Amino acid sequence: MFTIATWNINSVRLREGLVARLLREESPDILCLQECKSPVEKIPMQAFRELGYTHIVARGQKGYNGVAILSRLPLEDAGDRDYAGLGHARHVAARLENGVTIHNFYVPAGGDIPDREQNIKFGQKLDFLTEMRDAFHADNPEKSILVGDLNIAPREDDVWSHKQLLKIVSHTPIEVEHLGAAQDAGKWVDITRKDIPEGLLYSWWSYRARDWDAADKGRRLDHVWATPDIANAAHGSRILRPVRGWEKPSDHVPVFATFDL
DNA sequence: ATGGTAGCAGGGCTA
Repeated sequence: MFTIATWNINSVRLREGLVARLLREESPDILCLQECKSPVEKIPMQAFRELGYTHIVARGQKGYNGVAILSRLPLEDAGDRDYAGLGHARHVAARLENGVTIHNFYVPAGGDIPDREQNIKFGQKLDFLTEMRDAFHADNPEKSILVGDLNIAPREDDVWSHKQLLKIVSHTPIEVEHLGAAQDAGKWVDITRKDIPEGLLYSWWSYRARDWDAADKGRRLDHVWATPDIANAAHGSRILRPVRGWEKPSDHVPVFATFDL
């Protein structure tokens, strides 16, 4: 049995202390980070190693993007892919000794205007998702877990107002359609919603709100998926809302799941 | 309708 968590940390160097706190207080076996905003060699690995997370697989670049997998369980680097040819550090994979593959994704946010003619970044986001679809269609993933900041809240109850967000990037029908196509191509099961099928569920609250907690205008952008052969081993999903209230927080909170494997 | 905050880098870009 192991517990896996995903967290967009918005700078792993600035928030090294918050990562250490989560590792100490919740002790996931595996923690997948996004938006590390650091070259791999500048990730504060020693601090994480001292807490028992001695197996680290990461991809990074200066200032933007960046993904890392910190693990107490042995794992090997299983490569990365430059989806949509952006040259960004937005994906890395690792394999556990039991044969389970972990994919850690940071899907592009996509800018503000939901139109690829007016906004190149929106087109790149759709292209990234289309290449995910094609890759999963070709690979037929098995014994795999996919986590990360997918930057899309697909369901009506994944946002504070479905109606008010229909034209807001992260919840537009075309994005939801593209994400669904990628999910279907890999037969991925949404583990968080398998465990918590009903009700509002958010993993992100904007920094721009005066009072994020009172306004509660959240979105579920961070996801844990698994292939059908291991999906029934998953349970105990949690979204750690209180982490948004920690000092100098990320705008995202960790999402957890446990697998009996 | 607009602007609101944050990180990196040390000006604007990205979110």
